[in-house]
Amino acid sequence: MNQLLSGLNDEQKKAVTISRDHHTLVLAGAGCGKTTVLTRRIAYLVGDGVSQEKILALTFTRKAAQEMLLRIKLLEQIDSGFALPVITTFHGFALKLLASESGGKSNFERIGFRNRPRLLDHENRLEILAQITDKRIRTALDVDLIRLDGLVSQYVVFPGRLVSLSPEQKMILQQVVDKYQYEKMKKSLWDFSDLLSGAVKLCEDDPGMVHKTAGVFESVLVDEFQDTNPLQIRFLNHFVDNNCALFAVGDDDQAIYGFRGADIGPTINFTSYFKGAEIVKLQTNYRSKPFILDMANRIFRNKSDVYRKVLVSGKYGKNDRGVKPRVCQFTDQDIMAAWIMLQAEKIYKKNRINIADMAVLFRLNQTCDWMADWIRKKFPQKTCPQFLTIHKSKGLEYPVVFLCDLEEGVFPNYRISSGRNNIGSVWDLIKEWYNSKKNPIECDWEEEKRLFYVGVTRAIEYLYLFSCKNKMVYGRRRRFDRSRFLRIV
DNA sequence: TAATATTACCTTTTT
DNA sequence: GGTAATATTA
Repeated sequence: MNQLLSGLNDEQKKAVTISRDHHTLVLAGAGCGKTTVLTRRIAYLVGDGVSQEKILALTFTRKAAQEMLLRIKLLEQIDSGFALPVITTFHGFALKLLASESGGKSNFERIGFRNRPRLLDHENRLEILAQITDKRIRTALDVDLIRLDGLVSQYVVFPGRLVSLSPEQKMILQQVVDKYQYEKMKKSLWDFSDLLSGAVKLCEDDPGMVHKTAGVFESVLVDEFQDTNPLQIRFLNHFVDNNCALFAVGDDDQAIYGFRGADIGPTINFTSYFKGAEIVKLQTNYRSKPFILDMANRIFRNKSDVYRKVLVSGKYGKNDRGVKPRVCQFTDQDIMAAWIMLQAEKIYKKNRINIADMAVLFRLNQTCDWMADWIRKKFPQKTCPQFLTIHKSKGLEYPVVFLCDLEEGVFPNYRISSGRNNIGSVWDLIKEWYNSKKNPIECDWEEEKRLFYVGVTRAIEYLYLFSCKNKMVYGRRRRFDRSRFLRIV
């Protein structure tokens, strides 16, 4: 037991050893060691007498599942030749359930397929959607093919989210979805959310059979709980009950996947979704220098106490607060790119931090690609930093972070509801808004703020916050104001 | 029907 | 600015 808790701080110990008589939500701030808590919790459960095959741990990505499995195996008391806990992705677990058989009948037959379906990729989905819809339908829904795909996925996973659609549009979408489902069934195809909805259907139709096939669990652990969609919550509810406590780890401040159907509702209202639950916060950060944490803390300073986390460094003391985040505005992206290169070299010379370990983060793929191209052209033989979107950077950390795209309209990202993305300076936008009341600014302010938080908390030592007065977005050169997020600095 | 001109788009991503 | 869907022409 001592070994199991060694190196953990008090809040981590509390989380790892919390009673399994009730559900638990661990609200883990960025860089506070949530994977450690998850893996030690599994080890703790085993030590507490729960047999390993009665433990189910679910993640979103295969990478996360593999990482957890690896770390579990490293904990000696677990690697004893017995069955390992079930550690897999939500989709992987659902697929396992659908692919297995019981009573001489395979489970995919139970939900209406004759042969085991083939899994559709993104392109296949678009092909089917192109076949079953025409221009008229897409115009009525105010989308192109790619956005229709997004709409259909959201509808399947979280119909309640689509509040911006009119009743007529919802009817049209329902018809499209019906056709789409029919088409897949006919050709024996399924897509990723069919794995989830199929598994949920099995659970609802024949819970007894499901538990015989998948097993009865005594503990279910979920990683990145804030990213779950309502379908996944429904699925979970078939395994979690009075005899099986849920141990969820997540961070409501890092919920950035609303656009693909994730719902922070169950995280924010955890105790009403899971009765009798207890909430534990992890606020000791082992990643960033205090000056960076100060900034991260300012982003959510107005949240109510219950959910507000104040990150405190568990690694650096008062005399090692690091370098204050630096804000710069450039005339354009060329100058910014050149400046980044110079600054990266300066830091390398001073601190021996490899340039290849530094990151340049963007809100948009476009601007990220633009920057990567600039390097390819101007610095073909030099080492260069990594370029990625903030979404892709989640969960990662870098000694040096250059956070770009901080212009109002780009980040926070605006959409004009006429469908035309007409971002520009705030002044231009407001003028346009007054000229045609039909075009209000559409922006998920809270999600953009969380995305900003994710960007800031990637940095270990150096953080730069960049905006440009002019830049090319959507093929046009536009004038931009500084992002409102820079006022938080 | 196939080649060619024109128009209408354009956030983030994993399984 | 680049691309993909749609409209037009031979």
